[in-house]
Amino acid sequence: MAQPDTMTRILDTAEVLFAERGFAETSLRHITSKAQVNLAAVNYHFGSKKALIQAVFSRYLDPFTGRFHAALDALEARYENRVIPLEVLLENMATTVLAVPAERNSLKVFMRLLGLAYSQAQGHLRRHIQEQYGGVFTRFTELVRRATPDLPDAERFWRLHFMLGTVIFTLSGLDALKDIAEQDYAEQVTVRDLVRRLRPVVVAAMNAPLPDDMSPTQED
Amino acid sequence: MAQPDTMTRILDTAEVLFAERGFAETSLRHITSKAQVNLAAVNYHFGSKKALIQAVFSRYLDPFTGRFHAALDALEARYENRVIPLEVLLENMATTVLAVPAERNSLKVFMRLLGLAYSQAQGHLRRHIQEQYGGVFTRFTELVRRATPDLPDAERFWRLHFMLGTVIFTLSGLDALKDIAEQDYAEQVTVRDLVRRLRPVVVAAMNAPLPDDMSPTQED
DNA sequence: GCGCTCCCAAAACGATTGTTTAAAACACTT
DNA sequence: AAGTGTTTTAAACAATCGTTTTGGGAGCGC
Repeated sequence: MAQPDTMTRILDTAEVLFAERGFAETSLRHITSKAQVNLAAVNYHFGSKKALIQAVFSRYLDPFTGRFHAALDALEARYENRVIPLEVLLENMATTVLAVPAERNSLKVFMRLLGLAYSQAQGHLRRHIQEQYGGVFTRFTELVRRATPDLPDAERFWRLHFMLGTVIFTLSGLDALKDIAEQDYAEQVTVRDLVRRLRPVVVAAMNAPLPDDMSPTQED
Repeated sequence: MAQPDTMTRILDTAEVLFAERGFAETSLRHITSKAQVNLAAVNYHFGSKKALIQAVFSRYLDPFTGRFHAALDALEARYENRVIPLEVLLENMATTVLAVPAERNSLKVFMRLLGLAYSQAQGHLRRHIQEQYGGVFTRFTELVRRATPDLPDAERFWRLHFMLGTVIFTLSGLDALKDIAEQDYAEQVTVRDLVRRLRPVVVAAMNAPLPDDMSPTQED
């Protein structure tokens, strides 16, 4: 079995280590030694550590945006000008997210990286992601807007981010949560199992009644 | 105006920098220079950087657990042996969380630190938090269990963590989200406003219908 | 005075970090 | 087979990291 490309070996190793330990906590020496390439290979092929981080993300997000745009195209074609139901939109997004890393069986890594992109400051990363992949998200949220016409714009904005937090937080902290869950409930937890559990929760959250008017923190 | 204690100055500065940049990305030199104390002061007063991190968390979590236990005591006394409704439990938790950092007006920092505790690997931190403050959470979840008797144990466990993700993600990324929200909707966003929006969402999520059976997609 | 404890300050320590250099090895065309 | 451009290698670089050492001074009891 022939060894993969040097760049590929670096990317494969880097994404795993980044997902496990974060960016700053993962040294180039750790990556290169585990990938069995020379230390200088990272700077030679990618230019810098920052560029390597962005390359790791691009390898996930480029196929994702492609597939997601295609999926939304197909949906809009199927529904013509009718409103696409919220459940269908969410289902399609979930399917697309799940499809991307299926090739390398690394959904956990993908989610963990997304979580890191939010939690670790890394200004350059957030900028890179926003500029590169913001378009498909605004397209998605516009479709969600038409699917939930009764929701005020601000309310929908916040609820979408609530749910984004739910998904990213859960799937990115998966290992820690898995440990607790399997320790408490002696139950094997798979990612697909979690996605199944997430669906009704997200739908119910988006369709929740509007909040009451502000009230001083009342007991009772 | 008298300067605060050296230890207090270190803690005040460290918690802000940790929240902004993460643990590994924040050097002791950055902390000590901004706090206007000597570099060696951290190792002298706290012993190590790890211990400083834990001290930052303890300063938030110790008052929190105290108040939360007290609040649950009061609730159990008021409701005697009757079941405490889910809304009341959530409302009490929110109130307690909001009360802790009110003294320093640093809810954002508190939430961001909680998010980091989950996302950054930092094995020692998770262990420390689990061992030190796990008790009050198991007490809370037991009350939630009685408030949601129809929910399977595993389902409730996951939904609680879903909602934890919602809250921590939203409130810890608050600054970035606020910018987007106020830019798109020209609306002033306050923490209390967000908590008001969160309540119906969280309640609806916890009361969502149970998920369907696993669909026959392939496994990992 | 002395001894003792506590706190602070400057400097140095050894280790590790990302990056660069310069030469060797390779692949491929002519 | 020679030459050319690309890739790999080992070594060194400068910077930064957490930590330790050393010594000095402030306060207090005796």
